[in-house]
Amino acid sequence: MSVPGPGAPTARHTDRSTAGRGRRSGHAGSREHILDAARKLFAEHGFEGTSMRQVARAAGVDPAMVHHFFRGKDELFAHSVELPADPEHVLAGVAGADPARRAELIVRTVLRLWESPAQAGLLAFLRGSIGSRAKTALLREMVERRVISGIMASVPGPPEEVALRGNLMATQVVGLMMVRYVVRLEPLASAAPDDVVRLVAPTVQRYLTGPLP
Amino acid sequence: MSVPGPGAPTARHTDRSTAGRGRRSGHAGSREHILDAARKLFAEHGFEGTSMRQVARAAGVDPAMVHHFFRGKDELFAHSVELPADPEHVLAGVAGADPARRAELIVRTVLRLWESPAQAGLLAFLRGSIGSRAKTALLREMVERRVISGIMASVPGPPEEVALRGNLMATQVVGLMMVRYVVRLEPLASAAPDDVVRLVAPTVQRYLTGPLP
DNA sequence: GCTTTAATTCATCAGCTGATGAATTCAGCG
DNA sequence: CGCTGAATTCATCAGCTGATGAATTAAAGC
Repeated sequence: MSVPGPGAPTARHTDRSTAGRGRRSGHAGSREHILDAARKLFAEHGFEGTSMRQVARAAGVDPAMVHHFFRGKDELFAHSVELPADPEHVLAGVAGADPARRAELIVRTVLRLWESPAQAGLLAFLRGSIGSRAKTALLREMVERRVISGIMASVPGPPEEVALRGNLMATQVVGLMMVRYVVRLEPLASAAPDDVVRLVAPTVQRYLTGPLP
Repeated sequence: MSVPGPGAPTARHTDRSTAGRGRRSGHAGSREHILDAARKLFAEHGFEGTSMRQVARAAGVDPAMVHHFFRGKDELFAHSVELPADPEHVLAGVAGADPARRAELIVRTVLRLWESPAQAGLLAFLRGSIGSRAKTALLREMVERRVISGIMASVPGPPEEVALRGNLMATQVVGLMMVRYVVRLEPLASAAPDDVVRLVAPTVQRYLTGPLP
């Protein structure tokens, strides 16, 4: 008891082979374990509500490892919740589509993304971004310059009107994400993707190219 | 220097009369000052991102006062960001209105509430509620039982369909709040309330009583 | 005026936070 | 083999966190 030394493992960790310090023999996936744990925790408790030590514990890893791989909490956050696929790539098919039929494609793309394994990352990103005014400003930049501008490409009309249409489209799409994936109201949260598309795509299309009341 | 005692004020506070301990002579509004500061900070940095000491500092008050007036951080949060007016009261006029014309009233009510001094409290409530999964569950309860149920009162149709209509209505209203007041996309964030009503109320009305595609 | 009650501050607690530097062990390369 | 570099742990830091209990002062009730 009085001499802990490297010979007393004291099995604290949940899973991984616990044996004093030094490099582990087999697997090298600690970095990914940390990122997975961070994504999950950030998605559940937000940025401020998650501590490095919680992440380390959830990943079965010493807290110092987190600092070894990432310079600090901010960098960890950035690497773990960065948009799992950059908007340009996800929206690649949308920008080229006929504006008159673009809405369905947009809603389909959003649903596919949120039903994918990227969901945890997206939730973490949202929770983190809405958590504080400063982070919300970054979110606005990103949404404006990398998402909406792409979606609104080649939508006809004067710039001011197109910007407004983009905002209106955003209200419907953001509202859908919030209600279905964040707040999870029923029955919409459990509705089949095709039904969701059928129900909300017309609204999106109206905002994009229909007459504005 | 060596004997601080009650005779060395050391002027730390920003504003209020600083003079050792004991009850202050004139004003008694400390509780309100604390609540105001808390509302502001919670709205800006969320629940976890705000500390009791920050609140106390912003209110020009000793940290212990916060614990004197509120049992703990949770109670402080509850008292400072509780919905500035309970939904039943705010939506009083809506539930009785003709379902066929209810949308405009809903959007008007939402806009009036968010343009009012209640905005800081609402933002704090939103930031806090979205910040973690546990708090989001409480939000869902509240929205379902105290907001949507009131709005959907006497909307005709089978229950399952009415529930779905309520969800769809929520997507548009929540999306509007998020885009206009949280993320603040332009030009929608600066648009005149009447224009906003004109633009989105038709969608809300369609979800409430129009044909579902 | 005396007593009770509320408002205010101070000093302090244990616990967690993010972070750092050193020690140890393994993998890969020569 | 020996060396280098990366992975891993330990011990520790200063600082903040929420919280408590006692001391002090003013107001309110009698």
